[in-house]
Amino acid sequence: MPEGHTLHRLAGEIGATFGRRRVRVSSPQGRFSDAATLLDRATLRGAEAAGKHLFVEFSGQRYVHVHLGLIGSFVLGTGTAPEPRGAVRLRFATRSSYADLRGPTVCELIGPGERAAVLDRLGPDPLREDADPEQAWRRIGRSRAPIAALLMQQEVLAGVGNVYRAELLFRHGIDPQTPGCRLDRQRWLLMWDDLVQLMRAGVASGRIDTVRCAHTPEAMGREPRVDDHGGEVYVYRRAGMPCWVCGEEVRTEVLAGRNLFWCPTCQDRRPA
DNA sequence: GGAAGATGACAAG
DNA sequence: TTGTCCTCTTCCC
Repeated sequence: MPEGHTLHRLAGEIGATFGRRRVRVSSPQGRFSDAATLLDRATLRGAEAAGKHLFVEFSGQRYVHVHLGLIGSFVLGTGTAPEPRGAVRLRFATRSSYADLRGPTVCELIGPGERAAVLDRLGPDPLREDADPEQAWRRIGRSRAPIAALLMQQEVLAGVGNVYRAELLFRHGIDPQTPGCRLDRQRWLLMWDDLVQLMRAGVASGRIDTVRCAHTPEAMGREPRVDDHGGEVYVYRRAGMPCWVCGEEVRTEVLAGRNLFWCPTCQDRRPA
């Protein structure tokens, strides 16, 4: 289940596995059949991620635009592709590798103009070299919305999802309800740097791990715990359990339709 | 076997 | 804010 690190990792894997090769493209499930027919046996040029969006480029400036949504997955395998299991929306295959896409909210064939339009509406992505944290700050620093909501808005900041937002706020001791405009710019820049490191580690390991990737004082000297997701986290989905740092019970609340997790004692950083 | 939930995003009201 | 879509896994009966 994907936040931005998943998509960047996927882009790397798809590029390394299929890049500059002629690829069989199909849609066993059927919902992408017309486009798959157009792309079949074309050369896959490369793959790129922006926030939670993935663009797989084929010859002729054709792009497959994928968004995994909440439940989508794109899984690579080696060897001859097996009989498709379940609803495989899109399959790439060569003689030695294959990749199956299931459950995306977006899987469409687009051109360069549509790709540019997607990129234009996204905020800076901490995983992209060209990203500018000041661009996000211009939105955050002017908004009265809670910082926990702003971090999830892809036009403010691209690639952060529910896990990174919860963990980032914890690591910086910030009350999730703090309005964006009450945050100070220096703190935002520290948060950005932290995100860059956390998300790069996520790309490298394929999971979100905010405890082992520890470089804030709060994280020192604590026993890491392996989370259900395979990563180690401070507050995400730990409602009712003791905070690793202070022992207070981790709280949860629905904010903007999503479960938020935080420690009320550690996260008391309030506007001055 | 069925319901609920899950790292997302959009439209409608 | 609510409903909807996407698919799979986990939990409970």
